[in-house]
Amino acid sequence: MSLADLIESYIKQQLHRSENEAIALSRAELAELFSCVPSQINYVLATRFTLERGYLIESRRGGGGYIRIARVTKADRLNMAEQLVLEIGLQISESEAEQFLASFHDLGVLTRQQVRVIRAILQRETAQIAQGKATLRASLLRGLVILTMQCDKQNEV
Amino acid sequence: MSLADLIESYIKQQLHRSENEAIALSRAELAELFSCVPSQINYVLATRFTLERGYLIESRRGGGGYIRIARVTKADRLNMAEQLVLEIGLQISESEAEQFLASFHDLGVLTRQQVRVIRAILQRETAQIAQGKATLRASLLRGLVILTMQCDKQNEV
DNA sequence: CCTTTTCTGACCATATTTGACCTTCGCTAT
DNA sequence: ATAGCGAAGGTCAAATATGGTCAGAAAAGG
Repeated sequence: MSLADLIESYIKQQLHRSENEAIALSRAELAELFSCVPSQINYVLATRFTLERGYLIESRRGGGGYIRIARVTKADRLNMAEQLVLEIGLQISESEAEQFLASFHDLGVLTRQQVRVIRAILQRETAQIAQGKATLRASLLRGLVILTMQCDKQNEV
Repeated sequence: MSLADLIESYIKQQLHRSENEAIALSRAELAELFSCVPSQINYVLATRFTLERGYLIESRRGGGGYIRIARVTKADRLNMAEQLVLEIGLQISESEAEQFLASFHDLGVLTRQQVRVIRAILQRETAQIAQGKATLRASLLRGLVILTMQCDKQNEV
């Protein structure tokens, strides 16, 4: 069992114990507790407490800084995904589209495979036209994401 | 929880308690109460009680000085935004335009995304012409801001 | 071996706190 | 009127306290 695993279980234990859906802890103290460098904590959070796995991390730097870990439900994540969809503007660049896709994947609403499919469609379609690529890309992305989410919802039931 | 957080909650509590949309307090007394330097109060006001967050700060120096904190409604902020629009002159420089955009964002009438879009349009359009950039910039800015606010109003309902 | 995961450390970014110095206002003595 | 004084509040930059990032070393797995 690696250090990362130990830290992971410690945090999960704290979460269970608190019965509070969320806990706040200090990166420096945790690192101290496990005698490791602070960035090890970031590693654990990045690999084990992702949105996809149902955790939400918030943090603040500076005096009185903290790291807050909260459980989020599937419903929460769907809501966040809906918000994200609304934030796709009228036009977006290829790299912005990538960012959105990554976010949807992080939220666990798109699988890697679904991301690949959508990316391919985006590329094929925008290659067809000379002008208005950014606009088309935005519309397509919105549509494809929504459609995929709908399909998934069907299949769940 | 940092000192700043404590002071923030104290002030919010006072605001709630008064049920009066506004309270007046003395910087020195507050600082005394929390055993901190007076400028700490300014810090809290500057970071937590911004227009964007719905607060308006007024103050007076000298004998009998005070700091007044008021809640402002969305409607209030829209009014202020309208005033701001009127203050865009016949011509403005790029940096002035930036300031206006920042103010509109502070007022919460333009999202970061909307600011980016408007900035991009401003740049693209003024790059097209040789003369009269400042005039075009002023007209465009006015138009774009008004249009965006209109759109938002539609979507709200 | 080669790949993937875990760890570490150097360097970075940001939030808070404090203190020295500045500006504004009201009042009073001239 | 007004110069001067004391009583507010304002600004800004430095010191301090956290957390974040990233590249490469080390370890584990296959």
